Order: sequence, then structure tokens, then C-alpha cells
Amino acid sequence: MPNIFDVAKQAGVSITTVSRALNGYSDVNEKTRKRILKIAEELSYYPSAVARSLQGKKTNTIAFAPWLRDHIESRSFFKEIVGVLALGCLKYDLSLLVSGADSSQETSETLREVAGSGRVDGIILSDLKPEDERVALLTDIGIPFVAFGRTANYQELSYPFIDVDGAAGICTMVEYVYNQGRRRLAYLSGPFNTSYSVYRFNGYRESLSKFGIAEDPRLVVADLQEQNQIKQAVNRLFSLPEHQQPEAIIASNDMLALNVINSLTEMGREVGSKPGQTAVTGFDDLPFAAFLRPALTTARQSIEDTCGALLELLVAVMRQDGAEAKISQTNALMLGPKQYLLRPELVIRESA
Amino acid sequence: MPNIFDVAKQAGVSITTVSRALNGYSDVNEKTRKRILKIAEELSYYPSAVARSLQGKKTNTIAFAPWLRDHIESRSFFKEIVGVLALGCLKYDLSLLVSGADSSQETSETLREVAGSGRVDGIILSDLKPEDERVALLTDIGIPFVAFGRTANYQELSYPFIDVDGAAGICTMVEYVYNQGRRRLAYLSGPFNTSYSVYRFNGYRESLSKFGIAEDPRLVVADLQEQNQIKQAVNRLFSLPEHQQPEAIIASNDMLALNVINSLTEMGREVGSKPGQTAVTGFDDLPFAAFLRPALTTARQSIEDTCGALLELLVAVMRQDGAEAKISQTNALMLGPKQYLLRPELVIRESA
DNA sequence: TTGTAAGCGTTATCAC
DNA sequence: GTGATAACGCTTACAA
Repeated sequence: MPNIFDVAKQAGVSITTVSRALNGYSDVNEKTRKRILKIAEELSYYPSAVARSLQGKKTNTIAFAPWLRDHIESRSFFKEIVGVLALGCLKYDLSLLVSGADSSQETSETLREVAGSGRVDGIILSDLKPEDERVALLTDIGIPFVAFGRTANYQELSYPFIDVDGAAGICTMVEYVYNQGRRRLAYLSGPFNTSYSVYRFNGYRESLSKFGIAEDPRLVVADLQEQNQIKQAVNRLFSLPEHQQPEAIIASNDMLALNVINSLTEMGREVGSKPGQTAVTGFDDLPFAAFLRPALTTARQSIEDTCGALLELLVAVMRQDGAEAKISQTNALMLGPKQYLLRPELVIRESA
Repeated sequence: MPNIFDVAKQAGVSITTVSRALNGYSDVNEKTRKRILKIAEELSYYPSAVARSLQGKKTNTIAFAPWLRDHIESRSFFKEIVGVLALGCLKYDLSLLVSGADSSQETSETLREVAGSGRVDGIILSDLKPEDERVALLTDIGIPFVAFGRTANYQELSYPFIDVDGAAGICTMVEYVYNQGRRRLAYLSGPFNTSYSVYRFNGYRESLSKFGIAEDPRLVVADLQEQNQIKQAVNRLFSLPEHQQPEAIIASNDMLALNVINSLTEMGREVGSKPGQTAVTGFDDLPFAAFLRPALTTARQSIEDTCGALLELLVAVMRQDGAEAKISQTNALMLGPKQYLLRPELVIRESA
């Protein structure tokens, strides 16, 4: 690999001039610039990105920092978002650095390393916990970041984030099945260690009280992590006396809903929106949701939109746009400066 | 961000000692090391990855370098593979850098930049073309890489790759529908600018000749890029005189098959394995394949396996393992040193 | 066992 | 317009 000296020697100038020519400075003779450019081309010289960032220059790279858990729900969502994010980065001429840790204790450490490494200009923090030390960490370090999700205390901390309104989404689902005349509404969720799980569950509780339905603890099962647990939970729901069995199952995400549907089908129960059938709803509208049978009725938080908003906001933050960074998503509610809540949309299909 | 000087000052030693202590060198007093480690911890000091790589040290990062096209088939596959790769990297304590270019002319340039940037230790090159200048490019630069897919001249070039045996996969599908008694077999494909499309198509032609079926050019449609084109193609197939219409449609990938099924269904035609129904087969077994209706019969090239093999091989190459890098996949056929062909597996579901 | 000093490949600050 | 030269933060001979 040729370096700046090689080019300088070829061109018979100093490295300073080469640097200036290549970086489009104005104070360099047009002729010299042309010559240097040509030589750089010939030598197929590319400035070392690493040396550049050592000077504090932009890296044109952002990091995606998820908190990887081992849930059934976590994996499929992760894959989807990484892919979409990577694709979205192209538009901004950014590269995406994905680095996570195997164990959850290490995530903070890994994050600190990435943030302090000088390898990225900004970070997309994902899978926020209600109390998430990573927000303070990044704020301390002073690196631009945008969170996907929010902590409980987002108002005091006032860091930039994009979140999907989980409570609203679940409310919509509850309202929808309520209007079908269903009253015994079960709620299945993964662990509550992540913010969105909590918000979504709150949505369930809020809407129950809104409709004057008493909460039945037997209809709420949380901390579901793998297939078997879900199957067992569904089984248990339908071991209740018949008039206490749920008429609808609100699942906190699509992956859960998928498993619920499968369990129900295995048990010989019909899933759907008709009376007598069990209604099942999901959340996220992952690509497979439309293909399930019955096709999943769910709350869509278009991942494309969400990722688009995340990138838009992060890019604005990185530019130090003192101006309120506006994002172009139309369904966004502004909670604070650079804090947006995206409103999910009810997608009615067959499962409810 | 504290740097190595801060730690050195705190500890009352030179930066050399700090460096050595942190990198686990043996020639440093245990006491001093302890002290330095403690101080580094307190200061939450992390060595700058950038400065480190400037010294030619490992970055523990690999790049994924796809060739992004604008097909309907390209996008979903890309998302899947990036996600799985990112997850797979965790096992090896690697970060994944995804950087592509918007336009296809730029891919080589972008690649050169990444490869020469010093930011990554190795590269996974994807979406190979039958003649792909990127192989020579990376070989020239001398950076470790593994290709996902292969060029036509892989034997001369002898670079490491993992490929899925596209011909074999399609042969399996053809044989399967042939055994159902079907003889008029259409083949739908995306553009032939990518190796796997060519190999898969070859598989189609080989198996036709193997079964003594004459090729009917009207049953082969290539260069399909978007929904509408696929719909039109299917329409045209069934505008043929009835006894010339296809009894099976072999699609070169799942995304294509999905659209074929939808088109067929819209036209009121039944898809399935029974006589009278049109059989449709896919290739890849993307996550949605199992959920389609009818569920897609396809050739599975488990992306997990493929990515696993890619990473395994790349890590071996990066370690300079002169020894033949063995991969642990059991269905792998060795074409040459560090060149493996993965044999896809027939997944029989409902669509054929 | 520890320290000094020379890189690594850029960009930025001064002079000229 | 152009060129020395000093950073940037680290690793690694080479000394001590």
C-alpha cells in the first residue's frame, strides 16, 4: 500500500501539498493538484483511514450497539434492524460497525471501548433498559449518539432518542379486540428487563382500566424466553375453567405471537377474529408476520421508518446541528428536544 | 478521554511500562502491573484502537463487502446474512464493519478503501460475479479474505471461498418435481450478472438434459428484478397454449418464488404438489419460506451454516494457518485448498 | 524491570 | 502556493 510519501515523491512536492490537494483545499495550484490527483490515481493511493482518525478527523462510520439477550424475540429483531440500518447507512455514505458482547456484563465495556476507540463518529444505542448506564456512559464520553428506545428518566437526561410508542401500540390492539366483544384478554411478554417490554405492558394495563376490565393475574405471563415456555404458558391459559379462558392473547411482540399461534394450532384451537376463535395479536410487523397462518394482526413500527429516523437524527447530532434536529417521519411525536416517539399503526390481518 | 500518558503520570511510570502492563507482557513487575491496571480501571482508560492499528496491530474487526444490487432478491438476502454474520462474529470476539456503495461502479473503490484503510483484519467478500475484479484487488493488497461465492476461474486463482452448490440445489428440485411426473418445467431467474445465478441456471439445464427434456426457451425467463416483471412473466407463461404451459416453476431463489406464488394465486391458479396444481420451488430457505402459503418447497443453504463456515475459514486465514483450514460443516465438499462447496438440502413443504 | 525515542500515516500550524 | 515540523496515541526496538 502506497502512502502519502510515495505520492509526494512521485509528484516532487511535499506531503503537505499532497494532503491539501487531496482534501480539496483552495490554496493549492490547480496544475499541482491535477498532477497529484493523477499520480494518486495511478498509484491507487488511498489515505489511511486509521491515520486520519488519529488526527481526529471524521471516520464516516457509526456503530450499532445493541444489548444482546438470548430471547427468542431478540434475535430476529436484531437481524432485521442491523440489515436495514446497514442499508440505510449507504444513503449517508456511512459504514456501520456492529459490535456486541457475548455476555451482558460486557456490553458496557465493549461499548466504552468502541466509543473511545476513535473508530466511529457516532453510535446508535439499542435495546435500552429502564435504567441504562450506557446513556450516561456515552454522555460522559461526549460522543454523539442516538438511542433506539428510552430510559425511564429520559426527561431529566434529555439525550436524543427515537422510540416506538409501545403503550399506544398495545392500547390499539386491546381496543381492537375489545371492540370485537372480547373481554378476557391475556398478555404474554418476554422479560421486563428492557424498556419497551415495560411500556408495552403498561399499555395493556392502561387500556384494561380504561375499559373497566379487572386485571386477572392468571392471564398475564411474563419472562417468556423460549419456545417451550411459551407453549406451557398457552397450555396453562387453556387449563383454566372454560369461562375464565382468554378470548384474546395480546403478545408483546411478533415472535411471541408466532409461537402462540403455533401452540394454539397444535392444541387444535382456532385462531382468528371470529367469535369462538382465539384472537392473537403481535407487535413489530416483522417480515414473516404477513405470511403466518393466520396472517398476523399486529402493530407496525416499520423498521425502515424507525431506522430512517435514527439515522436522520444521528446525522443531525453529529453535524452538531444546534438547531432542533427535525426528522421527516410524519407519525412522530416530539417528547423533548431530539426525542421522538413514533406511533405504530394497526395492521389488521387474520389472526385477530 | 484519558490517554496512555494520563495513566503513566498517575502511576508514576513511563508510557512504555503502561503499554507493556496492559498488553500482558511478562517483563513487568507484578506490583507495578497491578497498580497500573487499577489506575487504568479508575480512569476508565481504554487504549485507542485507532492508534493501535496505526502500528499494524490487530483490529479484531472484519468487513463484510457485499455487492449491492437493486433486485428484489438481493435485499432480503443481504439483511439476513448481515444479521447472522454480526451475530456470528460475537463468538470470535470480532466486530463487523459493513460498508457498501450505492452504485455498483463504486463497490470496487469502496472495497479498496476499506481494505487499505487499516481498519479491518479481514474481509468477507460477497455476491461474486463470474469475473470479479475484487478478488484480484484483495489478493494484490494482500489482506486476508474469504469469498462467499466463487468466480468462474476459481481454480486458477485459488483464493479461499465458501459457496453453496447452486447447480446441485436446482438439480434436486428438478428431480423432485420430475418424479412427480412433471415435464414442462419453467425456470425463472434474476439477472445473470452474479455467479450463483449462473450456477443455478446451469443446474437447470443439466438436469433437463439428464432427464432428456428438451429446453423450451419460452419457459425460461431471466433478468427478473422487480415484482411487476415477475407477475408479467408468470402471466406470459400461462398465456401459452394449454398443453405448453409449465407444470412446475423452478425459481432461482425464495424471493422470486414468493412472488411467483402470489402471482399464481392472484390468477386463481392453485400452487402445490398435486396433479393439476402448479408446483413452485425456491432456493435459500429464507425465514419466511416456511410461512408462505402454500409453504415453500425449497433448497436450504442454511445461512447460519454458511456464515459459520465463512467466519471459520476467515479466522483460519487471518491466523495464517498454513495448515489447510478445515471447516466443521459436515456437508462441505472441498474443491481446492480452502475452497468449499456446501451442499444444499431439499426441504419439502407444500408448494411442490 | 524500566525508560528513551523512533516510528505508524495523516492533518494542522507555522513559516517562507 | 508550498514546505518543515509538530502533533495524534500507541507499540516496540534499544538502552540503561
